[in-house]
Amino acid sequence: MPEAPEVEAVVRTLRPYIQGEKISRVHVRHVIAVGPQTPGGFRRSVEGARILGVSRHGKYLVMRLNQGCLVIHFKLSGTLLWFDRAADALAPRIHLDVVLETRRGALGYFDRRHLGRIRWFPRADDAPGISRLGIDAYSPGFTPDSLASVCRQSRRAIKIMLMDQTKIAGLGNIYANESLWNARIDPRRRSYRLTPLQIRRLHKAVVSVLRRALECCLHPAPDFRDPHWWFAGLEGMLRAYGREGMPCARCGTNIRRIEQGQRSTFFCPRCQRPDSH
DNA sequence: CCTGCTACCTGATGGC
DNA sequence: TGCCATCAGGTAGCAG
Repeated sequence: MPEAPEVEAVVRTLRPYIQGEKISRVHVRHVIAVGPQTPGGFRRSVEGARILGVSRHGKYLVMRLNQGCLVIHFKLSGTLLWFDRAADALAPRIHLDVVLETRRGALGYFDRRHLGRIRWFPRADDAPGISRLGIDAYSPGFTPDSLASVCRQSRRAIKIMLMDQTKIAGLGNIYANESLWNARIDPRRRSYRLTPLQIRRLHKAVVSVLRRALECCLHPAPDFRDPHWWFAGLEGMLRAYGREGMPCARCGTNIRRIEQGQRSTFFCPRCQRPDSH
């Protein structure tokens, strides 16, 4: 569940299922999901703990326990499922990587690609990545000034910088592309070369794109009871991502795809130019 | 410190 | 049909 809007929607939807509940039993069905911690160590840390709160740090989901923290990173394909009866989560035909039982039911974690992780740490900041996160794109601290500050520090292409979680936390490939399209900025532009006007436009675009994305992710909200649930309807708001060869919604020029940092970048070669505004 | 690159996994898709 | 290449919403860890 890739970027911050998706994780935020999962956090909000998950809270009523598990907040305040005690994790009575833990089942690790696939060792890689908790790696490099061992299943035994994971189980000993988590079993019997009470979930005090659920929050999001960048793209990390954090469950604060009465003892330590459960930290989930979904990477590209991790997901959560809910079972009203724990026995259903443990049925042989259900492929889950980790199952957390509570009095009310069972929470299942699954990642078919096994890039994601669900791990226990004494504190959230002990999870690699979390302590180094930059300012969260959803936080009030994300302002035109803070964006200007991180832009000044980097000579990399602005698209790459936007995806750097140590600079700004929460944006991934989709919403970095969309933000730059909205702000009419060339993704290859070096960060420190953005003008104050471009910075203001980019800040506004990021805030707007993330707000709309969260709305999409919450309507409808994730249905953890549906084993095949996934975010739907996001495509409707996309103007650049995945639209190679399709006309730009502003000017009709075909959207182009290039490679930056081994990832695809989509942009309009006509309206996303340094001198186009 | 900054930057770029690769490894980590699995499945879907398209060309031949 | 089978096989191969390419692509996928991400990050950790390493080298320069």
